[in-house]
Amino acid sequence: MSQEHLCVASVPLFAHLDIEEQRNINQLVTHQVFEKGKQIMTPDGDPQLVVIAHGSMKMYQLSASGREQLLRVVGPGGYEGENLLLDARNENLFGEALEKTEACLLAYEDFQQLLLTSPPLSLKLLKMNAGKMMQIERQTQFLTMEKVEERLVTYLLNICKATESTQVDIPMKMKELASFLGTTPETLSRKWKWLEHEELIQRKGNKINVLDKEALEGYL
DNA sequence: CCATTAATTGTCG
DNA sequence: CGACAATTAATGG
Repeated sequence: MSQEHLCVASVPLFAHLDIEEQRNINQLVTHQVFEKGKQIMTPDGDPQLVVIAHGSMKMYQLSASGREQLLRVVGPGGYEGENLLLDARNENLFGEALEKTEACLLAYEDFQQLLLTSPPLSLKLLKMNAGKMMQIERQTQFLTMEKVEERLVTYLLNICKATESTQVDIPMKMKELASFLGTTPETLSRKWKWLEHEELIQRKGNKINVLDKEALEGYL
């Protein structure tokens, strides 16, 4: 009983539905715990909707050279795989647990059936996907930039804008940020040093203090 | 403590 | 800039 973590009720995607529907969905859903580092989604796995209940999952692609490109991190309440369910398979997309993570899995057929029988759910999915789309567009803007420092500066300024502060706390390991920005930890480390040397920022571990936002914008 | 992983630094192509 | 190696720092048992 206490084991009923009911991700269905706690997840935005399903939260607004009435009890009847939630119970229905909950019956179709499978709960599974993934240890840190375990693959949650692979290109050749069964198509399914993955909803994160606890923990987090990183989504990434592998480049031709085998380097991984971090796309995003899905936290509690987030979901992934809806495009697989809509027949858009990505042959190079992986999801991996960043920590011990509990997920709720919904099979392809079941989810499709749900969409057919529940217009509210379909609508909610569309709305939430619109939000996801914006993040993806933001990620795309990185990929179109040639220089690493442009991507890094864009990343920094985005967070500044979002938090309305010049104090930026990098929410991931440098290794992962490097992957997110499409570069290597070595290059990233050198870019930090350069920005610091130019006295545009100040850094202590994952804490960045933006000293000259205007000058940074000059690099875009 | 030791072992493992992350971050940094140097050098080269 | 990325790849690789070597070194140092940080983390976790």
